[in-house]
Amino acid sequence: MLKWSCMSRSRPAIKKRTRDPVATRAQILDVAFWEIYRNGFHHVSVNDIAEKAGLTKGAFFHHFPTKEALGYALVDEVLTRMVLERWITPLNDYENPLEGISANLKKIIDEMPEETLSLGCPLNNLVQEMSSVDPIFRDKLHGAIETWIAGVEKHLKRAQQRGYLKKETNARRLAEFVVMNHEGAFGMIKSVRDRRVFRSLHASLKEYLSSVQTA
Amino acid sequence: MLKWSCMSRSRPAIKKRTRDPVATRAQILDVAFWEIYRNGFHHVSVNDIAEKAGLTKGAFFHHFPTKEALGYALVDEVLTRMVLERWITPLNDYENPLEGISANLKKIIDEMPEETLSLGCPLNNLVQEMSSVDPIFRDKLHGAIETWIAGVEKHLKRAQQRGYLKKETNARRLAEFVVMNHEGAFGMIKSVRDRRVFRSLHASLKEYLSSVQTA
DNA sequence: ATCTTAACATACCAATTGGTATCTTGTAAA
DNA sequence: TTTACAAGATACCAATTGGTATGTTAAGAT
Repeated sequence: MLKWSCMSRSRPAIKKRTRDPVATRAQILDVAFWEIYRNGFHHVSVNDIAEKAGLTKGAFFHHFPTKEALGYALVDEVLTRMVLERWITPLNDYENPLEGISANLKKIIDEMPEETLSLGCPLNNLVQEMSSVDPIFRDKLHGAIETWIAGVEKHLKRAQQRGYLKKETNARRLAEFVVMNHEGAFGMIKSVRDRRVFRSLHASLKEYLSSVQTA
Repeated sequence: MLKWSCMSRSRPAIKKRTRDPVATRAQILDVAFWEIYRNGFHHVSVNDIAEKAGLTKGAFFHHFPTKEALGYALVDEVLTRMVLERWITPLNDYENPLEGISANLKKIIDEMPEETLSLGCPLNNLVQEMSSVDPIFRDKLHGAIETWIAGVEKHLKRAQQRGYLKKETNARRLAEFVVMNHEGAFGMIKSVRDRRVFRSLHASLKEYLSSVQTA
């Protein structure tokens, strides 16, 4: 199973305790993440989550007042951090952020197993399913997207300072475009299910990025 | 309410008939389209659809054997045609297809009412919700996407023949990129809900298209 | 050692779901 | 005018849903 490093699934557990509310909550979020990632929010029942987390429904509702509350926590605590870890933090390793964006995307594509590939992007999935149906979900998901865009923008400005990106380029606009490309690519792969299309989209984005790069 | 011209909603009805199975079926598909567009497939019950179509559940199941069958018919009969009408056919009116792609997208964005804007793209919504959950849905949705890509590719080749697009550009790859940009933009707007972002994404795509255009 | 509280389990509930069995009735063909 | 069948209505069903009320027990504080 793919590791999303930001998830502290079943932490080392120095002492084996029969009751560990912090670990239990994390476990619920972990199970919920995968179930919802695979099947969508509505397709997953509280029973499913509780069962696969080795708990009863009563325990679940002790940690989360409603099913929606779990979804909100998932966005706030898991997805937002995941965005940072997958798409923003790695850019620090690149002297040239434009190259970093392209290389990081390629790396993710190449390393992602076939099954996970066809599941798309956890964040985008939730956006499409929940945004127009629940305003609280939308706000929180919007927050995660905004974090993503802002993070990219920050690195694009760094690129401008270091002379990799044309000064006249609107960093915010480009950041929006980059994020949209990521989500669009992951969205399309869900129906197409062909890694080549993913590479094709990556190539196009790379080409675009080099067109705004300083000669 | 926005008109999706491909939908034959409540046709002229020369003679007022109390029973008109063709119209009834179309009515069901029409209602189902909007309900599913607004709320997602799982969020809509057969009861909802039947009721809003002025029918009983029994009547619904007379026309469609299962709820899934309705969804399949929706993709095959409604969404695929919609894609052609909205994104492919209009390109015929443009001497330069590259300009057509950009102008058509802009036109759609400008004409789309605020409410509909935040609902995203009907096809993309369904892709994200159903593709990884139901293989038949995925195949049919994939078919619709493929129709879209192939349509754009055809026009891009026309652009190459007429000298608007560089000969060395891979038309298929560019078509995939264009479609992905459309779906990505509509997907992102669902959470962001800001027409400016839409215009920003459109501007970026336009810029990209002009970068592959012959001087 | 006891007490208290939170962590979890058990057992239930009303509402909703997709689906079916069975009925009435409109309508086109004969 | 009759007839045959499809179009649609009515009434029901088992399964599942999110959620609750109430029980039990582990474990840190005193």
